[in-house]
Amino acid sequence: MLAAGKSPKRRATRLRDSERTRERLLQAASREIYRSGFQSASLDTILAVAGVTKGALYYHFDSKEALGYAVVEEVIAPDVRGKWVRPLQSGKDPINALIGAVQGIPVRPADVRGGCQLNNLAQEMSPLDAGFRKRLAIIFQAWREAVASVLREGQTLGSVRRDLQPADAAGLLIAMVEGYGSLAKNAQDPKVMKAGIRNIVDWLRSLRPPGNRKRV
Amino acid sequence: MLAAGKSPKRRATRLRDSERTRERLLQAASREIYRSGFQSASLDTILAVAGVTKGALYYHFDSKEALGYAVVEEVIAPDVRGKWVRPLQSGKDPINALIGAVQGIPVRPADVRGGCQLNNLAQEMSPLDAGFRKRLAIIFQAWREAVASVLREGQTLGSVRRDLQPADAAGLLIAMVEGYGSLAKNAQDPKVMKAGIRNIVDWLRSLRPPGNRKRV
DNA sequence: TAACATACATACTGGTTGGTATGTTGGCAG
DNA sequence: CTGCCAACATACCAACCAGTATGTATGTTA
Repeated sequence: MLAAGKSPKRRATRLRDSERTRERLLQAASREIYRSGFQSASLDTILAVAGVTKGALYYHFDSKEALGYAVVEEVIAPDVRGKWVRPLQSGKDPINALIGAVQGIPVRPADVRGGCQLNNLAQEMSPLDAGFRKRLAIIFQAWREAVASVLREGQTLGSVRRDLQPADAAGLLIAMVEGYGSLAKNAQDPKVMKAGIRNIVDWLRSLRPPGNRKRV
Repeated sequence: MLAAGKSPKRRATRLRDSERTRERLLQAASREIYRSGFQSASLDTILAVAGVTKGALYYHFDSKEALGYAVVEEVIAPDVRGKWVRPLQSGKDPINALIGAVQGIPVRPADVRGGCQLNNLAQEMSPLDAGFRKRLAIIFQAWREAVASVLREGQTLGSVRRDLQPADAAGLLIAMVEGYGSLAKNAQDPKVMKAGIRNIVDWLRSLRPPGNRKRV
């Protein structure tokens, strides 16, 4: 029916322009949601930041809600995957991989003051909107599963204590990360986050088997 | 100068009426802020819930902001004091007192779904408004100091390990509580919070000195 | 009882919100 | 050259927002 590759150059150019507009909207929305929350993020402000008009927005998205969902799926989810899922699948020593991920948490003032995108949105919208909650829960689930998975792997390799439930420990790690993120955001102070990271790393080290404290 | 007790009955009645209106406004505002956040909480909705009119609101408070500050100081702060500061000063075994406080965290579906008032507001407003941040930071500070204080006391009594920094451990405890609260709120599932409480309690038990696992 | 203050109630305003209806442009197939 | 459609741009809208201006009932004071 459809001849593939028919006049592909021009069409490709047009499509790329359109998708760049969409991408700019996503980035601007992400930034504004990060700054003031989803409900308080104004569409007009998002449009001004993105440098596009309302017509373009409503051509690409059905509603503010749909724009928000797209931010979750196309900005936040890949970010978490890049920082917490893929790095843990790199075959390194599990505990070291986890320590690396924790130490990779950004601690610049701007990051600390703004908090965690995922947590921010979940805190605000999970009780209010099932669409957000479902999409955000998927991300949390993937995060937790990635941590639990690498801990299980470590248990079979002998570099992680066997007397611990990987799923429980993964939940605790995430709770610590988000909890310290909250404290640091409230204090508006990177030192709080840095101290938290040290505590989490200490805890991670305690997950090694007793006779195996120094494995690279 | 001022004759005290002059026609006290009538004046007292008037005053009590007025303060009851103020109290109803605070409670309604607290509830609406809890439901939708400070920025998205509508004054008209708060007034409808409180059953008072705009004139009464602006007689008692200068602005929405002032109303929010009053909620922090007169609703949230006493709540935290009642749950985390006073119970820890009761002279019980420190670790047991902390375990009691953690197990006292409400896990009814409505509480879990709504999250922690203090954390909710801090997450939303700390980066946006210094007035909120200052008032909320005072509460966090008192909470942390109460926990650290009881841990120090336990160290001198010998019921808490000496190789731990009370301030650090207090921060970690609060991070865990808030972190699990966030996870449970996002999952909208009391089971997550219950599992978190178990993990926190286990961690608290590990703070006893090695030969002192069962005291009281 | 007259003057006055407290504690509201009512009606309104200018600005902002998400959303829509309609107009315009540029490439491209026929 | 013509018609057509994707990809916007512009102008507008009702609803809602925090805040205000003004009216009023109920005591208290002199």
